[in-house]
Amino acid sequence: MPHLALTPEVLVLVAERFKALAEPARLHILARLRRGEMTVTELVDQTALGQANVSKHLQLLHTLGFVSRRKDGLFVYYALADKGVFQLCDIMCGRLEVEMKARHRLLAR
Amino acid sequence: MPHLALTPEVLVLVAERFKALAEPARLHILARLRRGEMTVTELVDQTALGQANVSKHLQLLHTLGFVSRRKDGLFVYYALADKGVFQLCDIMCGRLEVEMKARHRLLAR
DNA sequence: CAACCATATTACTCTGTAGCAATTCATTGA
DNA sequence: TCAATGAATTGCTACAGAGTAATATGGTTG
Repeated sequence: MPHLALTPEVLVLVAERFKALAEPARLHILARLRRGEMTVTELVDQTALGQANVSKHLQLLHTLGFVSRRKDGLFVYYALADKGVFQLCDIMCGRLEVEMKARHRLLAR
Repeated sequence: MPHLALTPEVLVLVAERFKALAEPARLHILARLRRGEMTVTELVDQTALGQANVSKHLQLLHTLGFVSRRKDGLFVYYALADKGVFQLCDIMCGRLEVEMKARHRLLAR
């Protein structure tokens, strides 16, 4: 049971946060950050996304509290803000796995 | 750590599922269903969304395994598919609460 | 200072989808 | 069989946001 009243405004805010995870590109970025903090350029290399694109995604993820940033000279290091970030991803992956196994069982008959 | 390989295809599937929760209207519907199963019309009344709209949202939620359907005569009853559905919502609400409290602390100084 | 580098921002196009009105489909009862 | 009712579908408009190229910003080094 949520402590938060589910007013229309709150629903919008919650949806906004789910929306941040609702993009393959951003999930990709988060998955990479799971290995440790990284600069923008490193993420660009590893994800094959454009630099402007990665930067924009990181802005959004940072604004919504999913990643932290640390500036060091020319570089900006991004990292996962907390464990809860991939808790969410893991739960969703788990659901997908269950789905796929069920689908597989059906096809196997 | 996920058991599932995070291929681009899998990322798309996971993102697709997050996207289902990334809409205030669908969150509203899920919140209502938390109280128990409901017909489409009941949901239309309680959410002030159009019938076609609710129907479409329910189709999507059903396809992705978030809600179950049970047909009885003229009526179709929808319900939450499992506990995991609002586990996700609760975690996200929790994050939002933390954010808001932090923001509040800053403003209070 | 000037040249250079990493990151952020801007302006733009294009795709996807929420919402709605109208229609169709399915089931029940007269 | 024919209305009546609940739900699903279709066709449409409008808007949000992902991607990209070009440019701006801020910091570093010679």
